[in-house]
Amino acid sequence: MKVRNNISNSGQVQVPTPTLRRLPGYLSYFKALKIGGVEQVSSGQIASVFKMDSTLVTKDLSYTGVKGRTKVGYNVEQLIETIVRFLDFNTRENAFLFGVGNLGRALINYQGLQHYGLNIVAGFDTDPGVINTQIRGVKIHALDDFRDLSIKTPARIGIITTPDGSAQEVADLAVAWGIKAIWNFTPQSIKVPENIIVENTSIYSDLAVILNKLNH
Amino acid sequence: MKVRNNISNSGQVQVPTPTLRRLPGYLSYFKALKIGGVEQVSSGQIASVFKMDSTLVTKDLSYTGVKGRTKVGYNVEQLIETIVRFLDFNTRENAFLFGVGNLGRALINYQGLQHYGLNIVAGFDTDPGVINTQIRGVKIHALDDFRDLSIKTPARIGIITTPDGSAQEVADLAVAWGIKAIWNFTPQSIKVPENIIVENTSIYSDLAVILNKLNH
DNA sequence: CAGTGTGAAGTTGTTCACAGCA
DNA sequence: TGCTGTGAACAACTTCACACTG
Repeated sequence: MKVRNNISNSGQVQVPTPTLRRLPGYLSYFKALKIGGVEQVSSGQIASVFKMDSTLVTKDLSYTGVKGRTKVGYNVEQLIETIVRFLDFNTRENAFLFGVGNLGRALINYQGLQHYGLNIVAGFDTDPGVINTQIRGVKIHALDDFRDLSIKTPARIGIITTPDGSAQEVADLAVAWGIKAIWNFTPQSIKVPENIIVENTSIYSDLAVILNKLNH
Repeated sequence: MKVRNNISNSGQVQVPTPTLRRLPGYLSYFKALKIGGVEQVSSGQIASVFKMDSTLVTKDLSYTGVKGRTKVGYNVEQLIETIVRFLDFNTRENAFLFGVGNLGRALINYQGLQHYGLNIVAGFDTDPGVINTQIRGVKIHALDDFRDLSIKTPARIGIITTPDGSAQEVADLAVAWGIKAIWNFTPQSIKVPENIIVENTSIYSDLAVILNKLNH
């Protein structure tokens, strides 16, 4: 009999990606509850807000290790703390941003990311009109300065918001100087060594889903 | 015996969402190939670029109705045309944008969306400092003007990029004046009537996945 | 009972195996 | 032989059923 095995060598349960993607949404809801003075919440309530099965909610939450009390539900404060810790939203993680166009500028300005563990420490661009300017205290450097800066202020995450076909080039450079994870906002596919993490955020994927639902 | 049935009443094959989400990525790759003068491409090549199983590529492409030729592969030009048409990226779809903050401004500036079928025709905000300004020819209106504008220039899509807790309020208004689909960039969950489409784009979900992969 | 928590069943999506074709 | 295309096997994710708990 083949039994499904959720336990990796290290004894750490590996979390399904869909669960990981839902947790920030729960977190936002719990924070709103806290502001509203609500102290307890049940899986059924959560499920109805997100229009999903309540069992799935309990399964998702169980991965974080939070314990609910029967008849009472989960403690909101405890949920927030547990999920924040579980998602590493409490640790400061440095990031470099490559390509200070509209989207790049928006991400730097987006104070939200700082509250969720991500600290953009520098931007890079090739446009002389942008180099040496500051956005919210984040200095924009020439791409050539990347090597020196990556030694002085190391970062593990590289955010790529370059236009057109330069994503691969920038990714190669980023990897060469120590970036461990690439957050790719361009629609291009990026090739990286085995041990480097790539997460693609594609606005066009979301658009495709919307248009499909609207028209079919 | 229960047989799996992909065909809906209307005879239309319904496309799996994961397929829909992958197609824009392929499209971007095909466009790059075209620029490079490449005329044919095989599922194996595509699969290696995106690090996936080649069968999955052929399955994805088969949903669009494009036909490949054995030993030769698919015609790049034909792939582009077929996918663009399949995803409705060739039709102009009007959209209103609510909340002209950093992210909202970036989306309006993002010329990319226009090339993918989405036309932001107006922005709305409550900040007097922003109202009546223009961004790339897109006028920003007071939220109160929404009713009149939605009659003059109807739009089916509402993009919500408001800060904090106002997403639900804005969504209610949008639905009341004829919006059929809401593209929600806030982390909040939005309640809408049964027949309204909601697509949530959560940057924090992506961040959660990255941090998890980095740290575990 | 009204809730959590969990193993089993069901469903959806991906990979495998192989038929067909130029 | 190299590649498309597809039905069957497999794996991942979600829902169901129900035991348990205060």
